[in-house]
Amino acid sequence: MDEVFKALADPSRRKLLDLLHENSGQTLASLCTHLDMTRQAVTKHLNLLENANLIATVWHGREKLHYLNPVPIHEIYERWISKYERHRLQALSDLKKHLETPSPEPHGKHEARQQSSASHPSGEPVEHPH
Amino acid sequence: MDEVFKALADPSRRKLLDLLHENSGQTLASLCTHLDMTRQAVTKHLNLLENANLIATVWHGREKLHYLNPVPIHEIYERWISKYERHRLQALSDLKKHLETPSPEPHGKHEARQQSSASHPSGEPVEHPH
DNA sequence: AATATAGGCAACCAAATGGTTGCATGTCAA
DNA sequence: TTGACATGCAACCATTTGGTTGCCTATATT
Repeated sequence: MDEVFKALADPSRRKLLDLLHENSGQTLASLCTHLDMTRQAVTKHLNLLENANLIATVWHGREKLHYLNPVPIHEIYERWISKYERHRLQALSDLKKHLETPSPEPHGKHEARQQSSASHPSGEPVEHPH
Repeated sequence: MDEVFKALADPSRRKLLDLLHENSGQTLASLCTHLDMTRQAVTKHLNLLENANLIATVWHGREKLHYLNPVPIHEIYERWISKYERHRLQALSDLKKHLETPSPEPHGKHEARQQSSASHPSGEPVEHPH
C-alpha cells in the first residue's frame, strides 16, 4: 500500500491517471504528448504506477497499452472514512458539485464552503493565541 | 490538492491519521508516544497534514488538539472512481472483508484475491513477451 | 517564584526523488 | 533487409524530503 501513496504523490503521475481515466488503453508515446518531459521520465512514472497496481498493462505487438485500476483508490477511501461519514460526505460533495454547475437562476454565489467543521466535536478550529 | 497527496505519501503521516481516526483530539505529546522519532519530527509531519487540510487543530491552554478531516480523502475518491464503478467496488471490498473475517466454518482459506481484472476491457493483464 | 510541561523555530545532514542524456532491443512497414 | 518506430535500461545530477540537534516561548503546577 505504501507504493500506492508514493505513486499518487507526484502531479505528473496523477495527470497520467487522469489521462487514462478519460481515455483507457493508451500507449507510452500517446501519453507522452501530454506531459512536458522526456519519454524516459514518463516511463519511470508509469513503472511506479504499475508497481503500485494503479495501472495494468497489456502488450500488443510493440505497443504497451495502459489501463487504470481503481481498486487501490477505493481502499484508501475505506481506510479513513468511517461508514457513517460516507453518506454525509457524499451529500456534501454532490451539493458542492451542484452549486458549482452554472445554474439557470443567476443567484449570488452561495460561497460553497466545502469543509470547515466537517467532523469536529469542538466546532471551528481556533487560531493559536500566542 | 497537491499538498494532500504529498502529505499522504509518508507512512509516518498515515500512521498519524490512523491514530487520530481511532482516537480523536490527541495532543502532540500523546501522538509522539506511538512514533519512533523526535517530537520535532512529528511536529513537521503534523504541520504538513494541517496545511493539507487533512487535520484540524484546536488550542486548549498549552495543549494543541488534533482532529482528522475526512473531506480531502473523499475528494480523492471522487476523482478516479466513476459513479458506475462504485457499487461494484464496494461489493468487492465487502466480500473481501467478509472472507477475511475468521468464519465459523473452518474451510480452507478462500485465497481472497482482491483485484486482478477489476475493470479492464481486455481481461487479465498480460506479461511482457520480450 | 521556581520548575516542569507542551510546544515552536532554525540550522544542518543523509537519502530519496524526479529529471536528464546516451545507448540497446524488439517489431512493423517499405 | 533496411530503416523507422515503440520501448527498455543505466549512469548521472540537482532538489526535495525526513530526520536530527539545539535553543526559545508559553502555560501549568507546587
